[in-house]
Amino acid sequence: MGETIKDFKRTHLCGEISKKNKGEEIIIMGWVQKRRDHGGVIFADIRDRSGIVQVVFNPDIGEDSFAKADQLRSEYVVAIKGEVELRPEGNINPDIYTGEIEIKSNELRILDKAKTPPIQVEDDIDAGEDIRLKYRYLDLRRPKMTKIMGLRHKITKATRDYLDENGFWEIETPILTKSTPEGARDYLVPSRVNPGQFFALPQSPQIFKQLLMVSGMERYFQIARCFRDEDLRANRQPEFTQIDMEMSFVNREDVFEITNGLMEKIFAEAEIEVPSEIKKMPYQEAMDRFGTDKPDLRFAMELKDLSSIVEASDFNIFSGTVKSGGQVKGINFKGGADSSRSEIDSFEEHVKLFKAKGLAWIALRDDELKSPIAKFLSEEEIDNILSEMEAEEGDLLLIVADKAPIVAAALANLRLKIAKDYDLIPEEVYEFVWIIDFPLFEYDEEEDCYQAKHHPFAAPIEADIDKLEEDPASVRADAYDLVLNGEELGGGSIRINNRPLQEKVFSVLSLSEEEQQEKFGFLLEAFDYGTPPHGGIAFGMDRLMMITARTDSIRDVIAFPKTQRATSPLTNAPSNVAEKQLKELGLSLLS
RNA sequence: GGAGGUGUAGCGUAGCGGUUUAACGCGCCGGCCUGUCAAGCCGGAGAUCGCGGGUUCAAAUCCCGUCUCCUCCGCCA
Repeated sequence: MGETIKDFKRTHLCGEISKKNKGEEIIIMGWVQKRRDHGGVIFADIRDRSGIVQVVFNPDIGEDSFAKADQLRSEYVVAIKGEVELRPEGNINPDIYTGEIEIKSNELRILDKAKTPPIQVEDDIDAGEDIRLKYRYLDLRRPKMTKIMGLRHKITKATRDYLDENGFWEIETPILTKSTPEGARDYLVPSRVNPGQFFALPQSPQIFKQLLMVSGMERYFQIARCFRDEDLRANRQPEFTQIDMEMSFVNREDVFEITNGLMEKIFAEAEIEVPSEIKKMPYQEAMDRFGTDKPDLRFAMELKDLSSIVEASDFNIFSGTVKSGGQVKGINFKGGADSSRSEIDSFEEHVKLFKAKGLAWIALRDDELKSPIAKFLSEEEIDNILSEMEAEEGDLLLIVADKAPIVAAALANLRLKIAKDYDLIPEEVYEFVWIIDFPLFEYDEEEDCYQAKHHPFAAPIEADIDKLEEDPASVRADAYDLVLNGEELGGGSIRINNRPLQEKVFSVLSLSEEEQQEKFGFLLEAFDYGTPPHGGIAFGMDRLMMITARTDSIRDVIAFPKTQRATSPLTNAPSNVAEKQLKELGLSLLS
């Protein structure tokens, strides 16, 4: 049993004490980071969430507290009373904020003892993620992690403050809601009161925020938890947080303006500057130049289209691909000509991950042209390729011929791999870009039908509305994504705000009238009662956090994340439930 | 669903068929030490080498299976 606080009241936070407090008698409370016992004098570093301060125990200052300090061990919880003093000459520690002072302790209370922790509470330790997650409460004590949680709070608060100042109301929407078969797999919750029926956890508050616009709330936001039962990735968790917002009586530019300001506030918390007007790039341009709708603009290595140069070539792999409607494109790995055969093989392996059949290459080395495909190409074709790709001595050209989506995916990902592997990405550079004019629909070859690229409520761009019926593929949506350094921060659109247009879009999506009624009848009905023009956007809070915290793992920015198998090593969720619980719900297990 | 990687004292790693009684660093325990802050010095405890099976005179080491965690593909309107 530890001692109680009794009459002690914490007066200072460890990390905030400085020489300004010299001579003050203070009380701190926190955890023992480290004890250094020198026999006649004992030092202890005391940590709270604000930082670390050194305490000195010495029989000359306090006999009792010196004797007690002998018992101190790592992670004991203590309250310490003492006087702030400047450290003796030559004993200043410049590595910590409180390094100029120390606390001479005349009273020590051990509030709780601690077992030796399974992972050390230090920034530099490199414990495996499984053990970190099992003992997450210890992992979170590490200053690095504590700091990220603090940053997350500040960013959440900055968001609330900014949106409040701009007339947004924070409104909660249901967690238990209706399953819709579109999009991701739903997490289902059985209804006890209605046996055999299920709620779904929201994949996003999309429909509710639109209903709030119909309700006249005009400006809504929510720091909303969303759930998608899909496989995890380094930047994907099954439950995640969105900064979700929606505005009435606005166009796209209004959304951009509000968002720009929000991003400035958020990134200011991490000392990252956001341009006062974020540039825009049409979707098609992003696909042409970078092969992806979330281009990383921190480095060049753009995709160049060689299709017209090689369409009549004797090299069948190229010309044949073009003739059958495909593309031949390449990227120029500047200075990559001295890549080894095995490096080039690894590039080829990489593009094959994205279904490319192969990777052609041309190296300009020692004033010579090295390439397994050169002998199939005419001199003119080669010259044209070199000039189109702005090739110089020392460059390595990497070329893929395939269907357009495969070429795009293969080269976009190869471009990223090379940039990462060869350190071509500058540190602390932040390239924001709006991707605009997305196609409204995407053709799904497997299902032989159109799917909404964004979601079925995105409005078509006005000029394209006429083409909805005869040429859906060419219709652009008034949708937009905000992209930073190759990461999609968020996306949104101006929504459809009238029933006939919404029904027309549903019909392009091959939703029968019955299906429309069954799935979205309540929304269509709502639209009948006077719906303002509206639009909005949602940001992935966890991805914003990854960037501002400068980490590669989403698990680092969530207090209690899930493993790749969507489990929690801390709580052992998910788990079996009692037969009685299943019975109440009218459920039985298949196996 | 698929591909790859990983697992050895509390933690991080080394060892990759036999002189290994499994090594090293951190941590832990005891002792000494009045100015350390990666304290130091001396001593000590702690590991059925993820689990199961196989090959072999001999397995942490090779093979097969299985599980964990991680990265990626599919999936994520």
